[in-house]
Amino acid sequence: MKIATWNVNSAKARLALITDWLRAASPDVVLLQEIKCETAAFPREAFEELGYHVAVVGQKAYNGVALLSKTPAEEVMTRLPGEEEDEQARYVEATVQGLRIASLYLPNGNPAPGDKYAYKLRWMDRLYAHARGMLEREVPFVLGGDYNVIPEARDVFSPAAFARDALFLPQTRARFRALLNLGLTEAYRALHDDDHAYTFWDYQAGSWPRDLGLRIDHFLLSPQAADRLIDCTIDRRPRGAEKASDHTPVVLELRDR
DNA sequence: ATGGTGGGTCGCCCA
Repeated sequence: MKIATWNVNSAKARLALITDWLRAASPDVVLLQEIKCETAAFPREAFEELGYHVAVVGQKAYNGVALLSKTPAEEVMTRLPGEEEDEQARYVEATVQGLRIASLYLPNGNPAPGDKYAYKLRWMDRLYAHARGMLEREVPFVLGGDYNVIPEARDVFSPAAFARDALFLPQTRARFRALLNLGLTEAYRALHDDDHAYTFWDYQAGSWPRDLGLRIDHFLLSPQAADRLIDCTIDRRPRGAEKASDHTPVVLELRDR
């Protein structure tokens, strides 16, 4: 089972790039973030034509996540529990072939400190509580998406430049570590020890040609999902395309049961 | 110290 995650920075602006990549990579499940459109405006037909079932949570202009699957997605959940007032479209989770899979778009949190950073930390606390609940029930799961978290210094081109950034602040990384310490496996880092394994490059200042990136798109696996881990790879190709997203896809491969 | 780029949407917000 091949699961891809990709922050596309607008589903509409990126539609041809996404569908071309899907035809070539052919993942069984695709987790999209920042679709930047309302649920009804999501170009679902383009994905259905490629054989995907489509679950979408959108909103006007900002955020928005989708989960595409070659087999039907069951028991679709459209929000992260724990804050009823939260209207932002950042989470969709469903069961695909017995595995609970989520597409998440964790808040950026800048500027920190401030309301946005407080929201980011609350969101991480909610994700922690939700993951812990699934672990207690022994639900096998995969949480994939744009975490807006730089886990370690080797995951950013300049740790000094990001010292006060919401993606790299100690409180942010502590919450990410707390997730791992529940017993989750961060798939890329469990298998690869390299630096420069970036998944995001800013549009500005020639970040892409200079390889000044961040590793902020991740897969976290429950123990049962980690038992099935074959590989996790970053496909840099789409970042070099014309009209690219600022993120590139990360691909997780799990053994079939 | 500032502005650099890009998307959504239509004056700015967000990243």
